[in-house]
Amino acid sequence: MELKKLKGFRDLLPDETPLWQHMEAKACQVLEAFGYREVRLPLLEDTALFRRSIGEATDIVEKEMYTFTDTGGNSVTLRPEGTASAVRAYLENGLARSAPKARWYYMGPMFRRERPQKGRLRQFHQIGVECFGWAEPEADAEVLALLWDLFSAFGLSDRLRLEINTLGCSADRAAYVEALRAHLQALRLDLCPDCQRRIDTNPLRVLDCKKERCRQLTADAPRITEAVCGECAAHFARVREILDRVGLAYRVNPRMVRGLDYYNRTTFELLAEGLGAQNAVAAGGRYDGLAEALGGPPVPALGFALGMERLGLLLDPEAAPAPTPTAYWVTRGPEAAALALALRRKLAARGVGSAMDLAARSFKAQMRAADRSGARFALILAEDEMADGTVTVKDLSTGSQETVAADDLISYLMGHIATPA
RNA sequence: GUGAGUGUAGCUCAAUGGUAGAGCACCGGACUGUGGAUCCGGUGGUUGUGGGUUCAAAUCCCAUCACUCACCCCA
Repeated sequence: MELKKLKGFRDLLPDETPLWQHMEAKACQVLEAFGYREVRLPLLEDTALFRRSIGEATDIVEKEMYTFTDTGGNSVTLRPEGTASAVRAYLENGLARSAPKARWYYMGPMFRRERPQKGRLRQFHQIGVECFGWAEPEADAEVLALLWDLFSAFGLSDRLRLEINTLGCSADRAAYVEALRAHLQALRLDLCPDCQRRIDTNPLRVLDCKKERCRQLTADAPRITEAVCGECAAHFARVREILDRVGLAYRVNPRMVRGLDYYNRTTFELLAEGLGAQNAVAAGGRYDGLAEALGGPPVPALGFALGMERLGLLLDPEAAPAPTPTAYWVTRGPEAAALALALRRKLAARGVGSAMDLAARSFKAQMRAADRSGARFALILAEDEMADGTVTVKDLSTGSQETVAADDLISYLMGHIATPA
């Protein structure tokens, strides 16, 4: 086999798709209960959208995007995240004027050309939420509560930790970055090589270094939570007050860093055990400046995205068993096979699933297949049944069987489906 | 981009320089129109690829590719 899938891409075979359908269905249910509505946005966008939103100097834009020139000569990019497209769509469709308050969610593939590892692929899938139009801390609290309840719905609340932080406004952040950089310069030679580089590229990352020595050296570095302006501090305090009031557990982590440039004020991560090094299962924050950066009016907004592969790693595959047909046909002879197809169509139209082998195999082989399919009933159709217009219905859970007129098959089965064996 | 580990049947793994095997799965038979349990049989391999050492290589050496995990970065 010389043709292989690309590195970091995966096939989801039928044994795995039930779990994905489960994730999607459960998420839709919770998100819509909070008033969020689904949007479906393009996978391919103008490259400039991501350069302007994510940040020119980020790793994502600098070296991880799937960017190419299409045959029309335009530079286009497979979306590496969802927020940029959502804001673009919000602005482009005039929502800022017609319906400025909007709660959106989306799910689907994102693409980043990173080195694959546990919980990280080049095509990965996110469920994302964007809440447009409210600058109030109540919006932050709603989104955080929604995030938590979403994972609670999957039964994961006792395995997760919510961490929150504030980045202040852009002026706060710029001032803080310079203060931090100055502080770190004094420590430069004692820090690890990665951190020495980070002082210049992204000083906030130094605070997030995994090396114990770096963490000790930066223990008394200035904290962003103490450096933000009065308004931002009040906003953050109010968010925490609401979270406390509704009983949502969280931890303030002033060292938490965001990878995308557009975040301001509240940011957060949901961390999980058992995911290896990629332990953030969801993350997000407020991005009040993004709409303007993309050429629109100011639109206060925030959102988050969760990694579906990472969520899937936390779930028990048994939670989403494979679907089984209600019945399995056991036939002999070409006339019987044709009649079985006709009856399968009628059953399917009533929502009753039935499967069958399409090769003329022995009764024994077909019965074995019926058993393995998980079907409740075997529907036997051969010479005898064809002669008198009946189907022999065998209940595979009890072994008992009855002869049923072919015309009565649908009502017979529908009457018995509800009845446990 | 950097580092480490691993590559043998569809899957999980044996075979420590001397005939490439087992379990599971799949197909069939025992049981000619009746599943699950049991027993029997069968299909399935250029041992990732290329080169080297050797009388002889899955095994040792080199290269290369792939996968996995970690760093970086991030959901």
